[in-house]
Amino acid sequence: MTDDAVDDAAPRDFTALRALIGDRAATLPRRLTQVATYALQNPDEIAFGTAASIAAHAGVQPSTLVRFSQALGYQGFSDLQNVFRARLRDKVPSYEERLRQLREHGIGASKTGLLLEGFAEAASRSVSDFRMKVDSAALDRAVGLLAAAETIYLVGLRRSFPITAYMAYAMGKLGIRHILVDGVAGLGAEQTSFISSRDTLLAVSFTPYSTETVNLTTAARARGARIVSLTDSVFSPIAPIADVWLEVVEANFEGFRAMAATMALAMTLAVAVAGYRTEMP
Amino acid sequence: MTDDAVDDAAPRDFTALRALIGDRAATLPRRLTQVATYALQNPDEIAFGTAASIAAHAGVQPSTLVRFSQALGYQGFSDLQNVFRARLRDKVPSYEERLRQLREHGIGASKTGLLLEGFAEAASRSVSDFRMKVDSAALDRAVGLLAAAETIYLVGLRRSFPITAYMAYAMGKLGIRHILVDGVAGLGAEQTSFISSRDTLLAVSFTPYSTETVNLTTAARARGARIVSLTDSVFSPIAPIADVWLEVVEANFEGFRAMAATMALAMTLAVAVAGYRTEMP
DNA sequence: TAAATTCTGGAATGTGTATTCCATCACCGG
DNA sequence: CCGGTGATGGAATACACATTCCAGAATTTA
Repeated sequence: MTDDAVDDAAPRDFTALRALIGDRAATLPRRLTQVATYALQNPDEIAFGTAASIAAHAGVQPSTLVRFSQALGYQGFSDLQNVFRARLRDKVPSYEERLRQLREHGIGASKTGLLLEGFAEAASRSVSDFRMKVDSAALDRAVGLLAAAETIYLVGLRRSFPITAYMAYAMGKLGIRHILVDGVAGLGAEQTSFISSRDTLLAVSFTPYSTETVNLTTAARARGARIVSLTDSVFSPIAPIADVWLEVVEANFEGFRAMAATMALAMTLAVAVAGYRTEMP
Repeated sequence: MTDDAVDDAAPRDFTALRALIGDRAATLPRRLTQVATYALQNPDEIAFGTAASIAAHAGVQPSTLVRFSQALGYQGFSDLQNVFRARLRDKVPSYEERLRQLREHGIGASKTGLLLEGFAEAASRSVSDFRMKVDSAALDRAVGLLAAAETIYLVGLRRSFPITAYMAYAMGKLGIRHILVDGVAGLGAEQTSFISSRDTLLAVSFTPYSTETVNLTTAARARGARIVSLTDSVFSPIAPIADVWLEVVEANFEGFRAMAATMALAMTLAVAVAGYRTEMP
């Protein structure tokens, strides 16, 4: 490494940086202390502003910001700013980042443990995001359609299959008539061929959308069935053809998307349908 | 000239922008649709990335981003970017803050909303509990046994089936040889009948433990296979007969147990095995 | 099939930006 | 009171960036 003179401190996560600023603030020169105070009190400003605008607000020169950043071990102001920005992002730190942090702080943990941390983090974020963003009106309508169905057809392949498989289990326990379209032996089309206008099909699909799911859904719609879709964006092919569609965006880690939010939604739908039916038979 | 009645829309808030993108996406040219999709799925990236980096991630040219912004009525990319930034500015001070707000307000409007709250809460609790209590030494040993296997047999029925189904999907993507014992047509015993001492069987089972899973596991052990168990207590019948067993206790709500922690563990195992194998072939 | 229009990739451009540099200033010890 | 050391302001600079432009490709229309 050519420039190993500077790689001493420079925390990459906001919490550590805040602690560092707190420590060093007392021993820093006057203007730098001023910047330190301002930074801790207006972190968003640092994240969004330009060096010039921040400097003006804090009553210092832009060059002071650079000096401040360098005093803390960063390469420049932009480097420090990235830490403030990362704080506002939802991105789950990647495995590599975790590994690097681990080396810096020297705390012992297994590599598998790091992976678990990542997936756990992705799961909790997905769930809490979903809680906030969920369209409860659409959710109610979905429950209505499912509850009104004579038979509920559950369609989900590949990554979505665990979801429908779980719903089949739950619905079995709850006494809700359903058919799990599992595509075993390529018989998906046969399994849905008797769907009627009295039934509802629940389609679950995420990018890249399996064409089989789309085909089955389109066919069911043509036969007059109601459609409820669980998917991840407006652009999903199963969104426009649904009577109701629910958006679930799962956080991902190492190329695998969490399923926690979708699972919670699946459980909710199953139990809600059962509840709806016992209330108004 | 035909469309200058609408093209000065240029929403200043994210929700409106989101809706606009959803509407227009269908009629937009190919590359612009690509950008639209990426933008809605990675809003944070748009907020903080540079035109060049975003373009690279989305697989387009920087100029396409500008065109996209202008097609939506913005002056340029920076103009559009400000909307994405504003979203982070006011809506979410910090991730922790959001969680707090969530606990206070919730979505509690409808009954279904309450159910969702319950399941979401159960999922979060399960994940964070598991994160703290996990036995990382056992986790590492489990990965070792699975990685050493010639073929991994995945056994899980009823409630546990979604877990093994997901692992089968993940392992397929990761190129790990496996057999999903799904018990279709009651052929579970046949599916595991060729298991050998070079293989590892991953058994997943929770109370009430399915006898079929226990039987299959015992039989596999008799044939000399290694056993890794995922289960919920020391008293589980698949704990004592396993070489390594991992405890996962899921919170429950309305009589249904969350699956979030087990799912995260399943993903971890799959990815860890793949990583282990590439590191030390 | 031909012409027209729209779309796309990639290089050129010019502006806004962080950063560097240096002269000046304040503080401190001799 | 006087050098010396480090801090500071402000201009100069170099850089990164969004944006523009144009030629060629891929559409659509006649």
